[in-house]
Amino acid sequence: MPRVGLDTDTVVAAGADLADEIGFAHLTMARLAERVGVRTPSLYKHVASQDDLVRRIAALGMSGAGDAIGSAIQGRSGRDALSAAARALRDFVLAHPGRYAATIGLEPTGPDDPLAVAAVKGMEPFTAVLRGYDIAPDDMTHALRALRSAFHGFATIESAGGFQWSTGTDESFEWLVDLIDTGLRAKPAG
Amino acid sequence: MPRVGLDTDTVVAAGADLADEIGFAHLTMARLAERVGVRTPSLYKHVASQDDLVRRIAALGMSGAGDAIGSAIQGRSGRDALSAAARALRDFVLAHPGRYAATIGLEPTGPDDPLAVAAVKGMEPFTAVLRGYDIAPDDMTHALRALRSAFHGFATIESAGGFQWSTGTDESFEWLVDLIDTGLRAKPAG
DNA sequence: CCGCTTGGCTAACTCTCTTAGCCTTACGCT
DNA sequence: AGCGTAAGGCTAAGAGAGTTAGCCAAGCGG
Repeated sequence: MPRVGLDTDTVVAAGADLADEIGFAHLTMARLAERVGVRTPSLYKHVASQDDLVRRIAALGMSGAGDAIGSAIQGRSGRDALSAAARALRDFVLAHPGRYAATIGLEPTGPDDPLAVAAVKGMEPFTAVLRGYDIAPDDMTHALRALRSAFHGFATIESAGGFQWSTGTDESFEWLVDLIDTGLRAKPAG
Repeated sequence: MPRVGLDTDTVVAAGADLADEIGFAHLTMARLAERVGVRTPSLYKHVASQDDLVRRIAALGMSGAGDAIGSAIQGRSGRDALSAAARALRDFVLAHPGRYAATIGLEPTGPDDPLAVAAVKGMEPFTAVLRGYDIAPDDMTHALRALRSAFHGFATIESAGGFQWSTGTDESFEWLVDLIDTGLRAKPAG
């Protein structure tokens, strides 16, 4: 009986892939075990619990989204960068719905929680985008939260099929980007 | 052995309350049964399944949010109405996190799904808010989706404890409202 | 070649959702 | 008042999820 030879990273990556394929809600320890070619209890040699697994998948989702956004804004600035960043987040969520769904509804256990760290790093590229606008330093946190709220909100609602007539979502997305861009420019910088 | 005398509405309402108290993730048929003073299987005389229960709770969340927003904007218009509506949604989500969490991640089964109907009706007040701005008719859908995305995003992230330094969220919220208001005014109405 | 760590396995327990089938309460109707 | 029936409880039972305990073999270091 040859060993499969798993390790934590392999298991978590497989879990993330599986969640993307079948939907986060249908991700189960048994299905993941089957996927990686192992019996269910063997997974516990690599992850502490299902909750642990989910948090690791969520961290993967956060850093993946961050990487996608980061490379999308390379060489761009201003409205261009904003649009590219938002589009990158949206595309990532649509391409990896399971990974991203794992991030929703998880309370960080503390500021040094790896998930919290990944979340901060993942949203970092938005800070770079904001430097292309005239934002008062004291307002940076607010602006960052605003961007995150708007684009996270849009992506998750769309990903869950929550827009009633799912026609024209591309156009709606562009409209949202334009709204934010316009607002960031017109807002008095104090 | 006197009957408890439940009906569907009572069970669903109790489920919504319970979810608000202990968190949506911890809502279970057994706990709900205990709460209403009945054995678990008896619940199935009133709801078809746990999924059915959740959808009904979600509908309650949607219409509750809609009512809260609707009455908040009474007699207001323009920026005032926008701010009141956004605040009402945020307050509702913070006061009823379980109810609202139930609405996330549920695919509508069709356009006549009671949940979908409740969702449309719940977001209707935002349409009234938008009439206070100069929006082209063709852009109404986009604007509605933008508002929903931004405020839903903010409220859910905040409710899940997702803002890193949870200080100054009030201020961040006002900043977001102001950003949207500014954008809606400055955006060319075509 | 020995021994220890690593990574599998089976068995077993708990808890959750759900169905089936029974029984009695309470109400409507004569 | 008394009967019939639907509604609303109950127990029993089963499938499937997560998890723990304890065993055993593979594969590496000395």
